Formats: sequence, structure tokens, C-alpha cells
Amino acid sequence: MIIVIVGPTGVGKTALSIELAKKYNAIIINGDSMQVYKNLDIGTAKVTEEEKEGIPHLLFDIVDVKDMYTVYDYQKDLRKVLADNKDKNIIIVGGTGLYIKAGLYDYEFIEEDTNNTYDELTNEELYDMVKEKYPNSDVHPNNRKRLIRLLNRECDSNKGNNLLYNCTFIGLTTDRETLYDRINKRVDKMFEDGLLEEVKSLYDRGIKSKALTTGIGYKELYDYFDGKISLTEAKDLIKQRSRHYAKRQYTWFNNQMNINWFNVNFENFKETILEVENFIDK
RNA sequence: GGCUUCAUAGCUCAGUCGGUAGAGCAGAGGACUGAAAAUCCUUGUGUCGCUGGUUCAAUUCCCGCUGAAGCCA
Repeated sequence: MIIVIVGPTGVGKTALSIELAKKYNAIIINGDSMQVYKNLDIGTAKVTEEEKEGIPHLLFDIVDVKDMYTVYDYQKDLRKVLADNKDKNIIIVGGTGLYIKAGLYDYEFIEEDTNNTYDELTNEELYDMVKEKYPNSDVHPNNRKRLIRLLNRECDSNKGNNLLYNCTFIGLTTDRETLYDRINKRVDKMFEDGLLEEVKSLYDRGIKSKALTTGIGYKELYDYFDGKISLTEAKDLIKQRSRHYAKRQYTWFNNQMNINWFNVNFENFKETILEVENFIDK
């Protein structure tokens, strides 16, 4: 049995995963692009050892912060873990839609040359080249990153909509106002728990990898340590970007995957757990 | 008390030499196949503070009122 728990940041996915793992004697696999990194704990709201309650957690803390890790790596890692644990009940939890979809659906990554950055070409020129190579592509001319990616690829794959595994998709949700309020409060809590110290120690080591320049909570505090923004500005930015991120997660889960949504009861979380369990048992 | 300036979208503010208005941010929706916590797209009607006057026509000009900021006493 494979249960997949998704939803926006801050809805309580981790808490649900632990409860379900206990009930079904399952192992938990990370489905989050940032929690794969070591030393990014508070800012990624990673499960603590205490919270794990002895349940095996896989694909957490598997990459050094300095290293590059992509969907491609995740797809391979996830499939290997699934193959190695065929006889076990599995719970995949995370908020990175692309990672989860690429791992569980028939996504196909094709050889590409990642060194060519086309620095000398304008967006328009890149767009024209893409149009010539892939007439059916509908990438926007301003999306330079994706234009370059398409040009570096041998061919355009259209696979990716067939599930390779038998799994149940559970989505946790709540109304927007409650979610945004929870996100704001959680950021405050991260600071209380020592986010500043966590980031400072990485900053002091001079690490400037992808994880730290793109991760919410990390890039903002790097700007603060660089003296570019104030601490208050950094904090507000972290909240704002987390809200934007949650919105994008909804767009993905609502349109890219078939999710069974459950409205979380924050006053009585046990009720939510029961509701999900009843659904799974059916 | 006197003088000056300001009052326009949820917020910060443009603007209309008189023909009922537009940016950024916030908010909302969407795309997504090797950086995805990334990257990118779409979306702005609001008694233009209130009352009266001039005018074919006022958010724009004028009188008054209210509120805010500053200066002088």
C-alpha cells in the first residue's frame, strides 16, 4: 500500500504522516525538495527525531547543502526506495508536486547538455529557436529558464500522465485565511526555534549553493546577513513568499494530480485523522 | 489662533491644462518533464474625503466643512 500525503505548506502533513504510519505500521518517505538536504531543519519545518516516534524516515537528510540535487535524482532515489520496500506499507509526504509526480508517474528525463546557458542570446532569439525546434511548445518568451532547458534537450517528451504505482492520494487543505494565518505564525515560531542561528552557521561557512539561494527562509536571511535588508523585512518576505508558494502548490495539486482533499480540523485533529483513515480503509 | 500642504483601488502613490481615472505592492486565477521553496503568464469600477457653487459637463476650478501633516505665534 502506498499513501501519498500532499497539500500546501503548513497544513499539518507531517503530523498526519506520523499518525498514519503508526496505524498502518508504515515507513515514511520524504516528498519535499528541500528536506532532502542536511542541516536545513528549522527553515524547512523538517520532522524532529522526537516527532518521528521511531518510525523509519527515508530520503530525508540525504544530500549535503553544498551539493546539487534535482527532480532527476529524486525520481531515481524514490523508485529505488519503493523497489527496496515492496513488502512494506509506505507513506510519501511532501509539498513538491513535481518531485512526487515525476517519481510516481511515467515521467521521462532525456539526456541534455546542462552547460549551455546561451548568455549571449535575448529571450526573443531563444524563443524563436525553441519554436523552430518544437513548434508545439507553448512556453512563454519571458520564461528564459525553461526556454534554455528545452534547447538543451534532445527531444520533447510528452509522457508523464500515467501512474506507475498503485497509490492513494490524500490532500490536506483549509480555507485561505486560516492557512495564511498559520503560515505567518509558523514563521514567527521558526525564529523562536533558532532559524537565525541555523542560517548564520551556514552563512559563516561561506556556503552559497542552490538550496540556500532558492530556499524560502534561507535566501532572505542571507540577504539580511549581507546587509541588503533589515531583519524585519526579511521576516516579512519569508512570510509573503511562503504564502505565494502555498498558492502555487494548490495550482499544481488541483490541476496536475488527482487528489482526494480533506479539510483539516485544527481544533480536533484526531477527527481529521479518523476521516482519512476511514477513506483509506474503504 | 493664523498660514501652508495633503485627502484618488485593501496599502503606497501617479494623473486628469474640466469630458467620471492608472502604476507598484497586496489579493485572485493559471502554466509547469534535470534550480520546482524555482521560473513564468493573466487579472485593477474605485460614492477620486463631505457639502454647496461656476459650467453643457467637476475627481479636476471656487466657497465652506471634516480629518492628517508641517510652519508661525
